[in-house]
Amino acid sequence: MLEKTYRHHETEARQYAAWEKAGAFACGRRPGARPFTIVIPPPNVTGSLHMGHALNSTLQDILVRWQRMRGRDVLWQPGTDHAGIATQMVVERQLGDEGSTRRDLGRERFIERVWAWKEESGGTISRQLRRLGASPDWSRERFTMDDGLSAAVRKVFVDLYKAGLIYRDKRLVNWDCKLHTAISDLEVEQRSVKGKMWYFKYPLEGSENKYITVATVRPETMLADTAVAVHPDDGRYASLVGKHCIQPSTGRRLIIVADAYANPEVGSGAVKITPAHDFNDFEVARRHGLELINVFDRDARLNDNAPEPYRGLDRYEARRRIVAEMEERGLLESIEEMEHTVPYGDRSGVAVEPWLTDQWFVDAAKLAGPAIAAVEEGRTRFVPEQWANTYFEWMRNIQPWCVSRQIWWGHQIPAWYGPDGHVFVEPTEDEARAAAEAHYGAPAGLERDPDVLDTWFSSALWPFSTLGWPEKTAELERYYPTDVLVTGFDIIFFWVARMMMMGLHFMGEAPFHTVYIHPLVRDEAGQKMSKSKGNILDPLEVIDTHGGDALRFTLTAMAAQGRDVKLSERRIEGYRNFITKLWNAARFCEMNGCKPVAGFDPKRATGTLNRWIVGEVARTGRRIDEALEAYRFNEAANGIYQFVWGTFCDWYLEFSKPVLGGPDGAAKDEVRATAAWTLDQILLLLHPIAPFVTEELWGRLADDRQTRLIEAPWPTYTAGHIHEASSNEMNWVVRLISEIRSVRAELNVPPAARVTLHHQGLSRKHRTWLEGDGKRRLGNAAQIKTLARIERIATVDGEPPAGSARFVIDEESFILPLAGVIDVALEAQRLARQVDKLDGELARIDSKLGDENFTARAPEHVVEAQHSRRAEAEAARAKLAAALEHISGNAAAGA
RNA sequence: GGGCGCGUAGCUCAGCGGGAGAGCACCGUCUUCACACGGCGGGGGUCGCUGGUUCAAUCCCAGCCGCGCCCA
Repeated sequence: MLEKTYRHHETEARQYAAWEKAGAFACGRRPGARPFTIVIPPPNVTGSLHMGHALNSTLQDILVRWQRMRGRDVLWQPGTDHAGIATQMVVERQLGDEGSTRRDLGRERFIERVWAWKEESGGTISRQLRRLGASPDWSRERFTMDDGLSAAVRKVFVDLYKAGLIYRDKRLVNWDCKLHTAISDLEVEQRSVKGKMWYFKYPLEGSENKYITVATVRPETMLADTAVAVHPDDGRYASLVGKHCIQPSTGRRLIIVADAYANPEVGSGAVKITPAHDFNDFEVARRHGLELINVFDRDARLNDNAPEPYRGLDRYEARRRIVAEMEERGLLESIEEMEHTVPYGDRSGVAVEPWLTDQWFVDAAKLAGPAIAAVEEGRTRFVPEQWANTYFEWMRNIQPWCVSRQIWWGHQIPAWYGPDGHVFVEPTEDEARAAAEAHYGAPAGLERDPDVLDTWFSSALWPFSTLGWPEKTAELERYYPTDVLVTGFDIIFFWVARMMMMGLHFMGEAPFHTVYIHPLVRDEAGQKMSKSKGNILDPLEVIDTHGGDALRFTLTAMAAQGRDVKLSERRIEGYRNFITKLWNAARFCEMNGCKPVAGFDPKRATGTLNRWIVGEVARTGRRIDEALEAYRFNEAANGIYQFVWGTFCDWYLEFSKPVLGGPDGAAKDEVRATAAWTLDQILLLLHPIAPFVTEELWGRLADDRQTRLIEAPWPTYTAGHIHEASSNEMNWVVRLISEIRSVRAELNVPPAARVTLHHQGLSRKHRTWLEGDGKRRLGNAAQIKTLARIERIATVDGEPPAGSARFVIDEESFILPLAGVIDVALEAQRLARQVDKLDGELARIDSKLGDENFTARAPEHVVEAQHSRRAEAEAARAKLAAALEHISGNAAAGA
């Protein structure tokens, strides 16, 4: 016997353990089946589950469970990435607490320490995904630093290097001067800050008291100026082009060049050029052959290229002193308050410096070509498709990808330098030695490049490195390319783009045919959830209080395409209630002996009620399949919600009560079997979204299940499941009951009062629907009596008794004789309201039908529909108006 | 500045060429033997504004207003 309420805590833990123990998540158990593969976008190993992960994983799990039930050989590949900088920071912080540093330990012992941390704490997010009910093949869990994946990284690096697609270059990179490493453009966050624009006068060479005014937001970089640029069309400065001015603090001669980069509208129109500390200036310098002077060290302190008084100063202190110096010398013209953007490291939180260093770069533009083509040609498709624009936009303007990082945790670059600096790029040290010996004609001392690769470099290989590449494994053969990548739009650049580039280059085939971009999860006010704002809804807390199914259902129901998910506690409660509702419906079935019947064929049900619900199941099942096929997760969730609550609980189970409470017999048996079958279909169809409660009920409602629900076959329905005549009949009965309830409520009929229902001029068909045909067919009188609190149903001729209420369905009159029970004036008001409403509708229809353009041009069925609507409204209006007149007369007579 | 998207019931959001919907909230009512995390009934919207296309526009197109995000 089911308990009175569903206890998610105990159930979820138990069911999950049972699935894992049974190996239900494992791939390869259906060798003959078509594979279906999803790789998880690998979460950061330092991470813990947030709502974004919860949504992302729920959607993947829905697809995976659905396809598994449909018979596909499913591989959902789990794992984490090693998050170079983030992980190193975590361990360095620990060392700091112990009063030590990574340099104290040395590289080797530090890396051992990181591994120890990973073994102990790196599994957090995997454990948390289990709480959510996620069903990836844990036996295949991978980590980007695993041996196999590391081998893949080395091979990719070497191959790309030898193909000329990776090279070493001295370029400006985003330098994080706290973490002391280069970072990629994508790890830089542009923040809008309040700052100042300083206008300085640079004396013109060879003329007393003549100046050119330059404007800057970064005075400290003035010490590295090597030119001043003006726009070629800017008449104000035309005569100065080619002349020189003097940088006051350094005394350096700066050439004045004409370059379209200078914007006449901004500042003074003349801009100082600092090629070693600004990306735009670097390009200007390249065009004009300017000198590059670097004045910062790795901490962004002034180095020996700066004038003596400034050396060793922090960049912000240097800024203050330079402004002061310029002011003292009378060269500070003015200061303007302004807002501008400053690049910050997303990990360190400090302003990033463009800094000139030697780094390794991937020629992303070359790799992007095939990746762009794959989407253009539809071999990979974005859902919703507008995200392809974002992808194209970024891919078509892609910059060289700086992949080297000056940290220790990560894949060390497989490059060795000979004594003369010659570089040997090989998968192993032995091969590098061999290459060096071949090159020098004798063994040579080699030194390995100390840098490691960007974490995303290894994540880019994830769809094939996890399958064993570069080995030619059976898994690689079977599961690549994968089917779908499910991710948020903020990650299109990180994962999608890079996986596409690497997958196409190394596998010759795009890594997935579909990229489903899901929304971002925000709080109820639409704010991005963040710790600092304190508006975080922790998925684990939500699971604790409301259950994993409630959280999953909420996220699914709200994951409409093209809109953010604004998550509120209230909404989660609502769906928690839905889970409880289902539990109680199952409890009702159990209490009434509705157990699955072996061999029961729903298509052969004979009772109208049963035929009807079978058809409703079939419609719901199709709706869910269509929704999931189109990645419209919210429609799938709403479809099953409406069916379970609005159809099965509200109507079918209520209709079944008179039968289940009545005498035993064939009719009762069929209701029991159909109710049990329907409940089973609900469990099947709901399982991908709410796996825990459905699996629990599946096990509890029958003793002889062939399989667990997770492995049960997904239901398919045919036209044979839908019985139109029964649908029409039950829809009519539902309308009749609703109308009676509505009239009763509006007229304040006491809920407990049982009244008579009279009908007038009922067609033979409807009469049969009410009373049956006296032989084989049953009518619905029992249901109507129970659900609408009706004592007796009878026909009436002529005028109904005084004090009656009247309503109309399909042009047929029903009368509730309520003399002494109702307030006649109230009924008159109600009727008047109804008549008014119908008058409005008639007016609208008449204006349409009176329009020749409409009748001539609209399709025939549309015009026809208006005619029948009009006839119906007209008939109902006539009957209600007559009733109104009658009751008003009585009221007047009575008064 | 470029791109994408959003403005529909008090709130959160579906719908997207021919009768305005859901959940929550609200009001009334019911402790009826599955469920008060419930039942039944109800109120509430010139579908941002202005034009255009169409027999017909919440839905398609253009412009405007407001908001959000991404990229410069």
